[in-house]
Amino acid sequence: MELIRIYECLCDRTRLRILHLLMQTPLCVCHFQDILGEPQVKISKHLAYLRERGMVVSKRDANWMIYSLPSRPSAELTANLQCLQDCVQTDPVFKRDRKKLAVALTDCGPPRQKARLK
Amino acid sequence: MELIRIYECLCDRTRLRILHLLMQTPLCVCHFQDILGEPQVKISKHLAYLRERGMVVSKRDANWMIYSLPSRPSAELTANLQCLQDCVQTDPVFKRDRKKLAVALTDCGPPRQKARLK
DNA sequence: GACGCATATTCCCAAACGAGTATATACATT
DNA sequence: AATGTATATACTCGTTTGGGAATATGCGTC
Repeated sequence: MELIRIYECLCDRTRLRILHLLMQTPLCVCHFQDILGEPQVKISKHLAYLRERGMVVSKRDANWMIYSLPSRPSAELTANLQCLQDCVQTDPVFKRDRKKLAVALTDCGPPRQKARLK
Repeated sequence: MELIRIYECLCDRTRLRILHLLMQTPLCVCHFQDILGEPQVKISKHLAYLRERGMVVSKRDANWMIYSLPSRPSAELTANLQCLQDCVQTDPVFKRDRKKLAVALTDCGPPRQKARLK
């Protein structure tokens, strides 16, 4: 049952925050570090966890690894991401993450440009 | 974040099946044993897990413990149960569980009566 | 080819999980 | 009070999880 694997991905705060951000735009690891304020190893390991379960995909761009949601997600994944989206709208932590993401994007343009300009 | 606790409850096959059945009607432990075909201790422990997290409530009726979904579920719980419902409609295991539940109910009337008549 | 940056992986630990076996509790009947 | 039935809890075990520290890898630049 693939559903179980989806729920496993959803039962950690850090992973929820990652997925929530990815629903807006693809991002690289350093963006997650900045926005979530968590150490690199933690972000990286949670991304690996999500990747192994097909919840995210990654592609390399020079030094950066760009993570995004799968281009053709299963019906179950789509449904659950939508549900997550609905549930998280008013939560302060997720609101803050959205805010920070918006700032990061307007500050420096598209994700990888921002990283490069640092 | 209460959401995490919900997802924790959803990331086990047995618990998913239990919740799926409870979406139709309150049930006692022996019904879960019969329908899921799992040992008593396993059912009982998963029910305890769900109870501790407020995903189900229980009340005693003589020898039987009747489990049901909370009468006033949070918005998050409602949304996720609905999503679960949508996701498992076509799955053979869940279909079979529904079938077995229907049989159990028509065979012997309401849950606790069935147990009593055994 | 040496260095710097971004990211991944390895090793380690403590805690939680899922399952089974055995035992305890609660209630009803006699 | 003794017994039977339904359910819960304790104990144990192997596995997974989440986190941190240290190290490795991949890529670009000089």
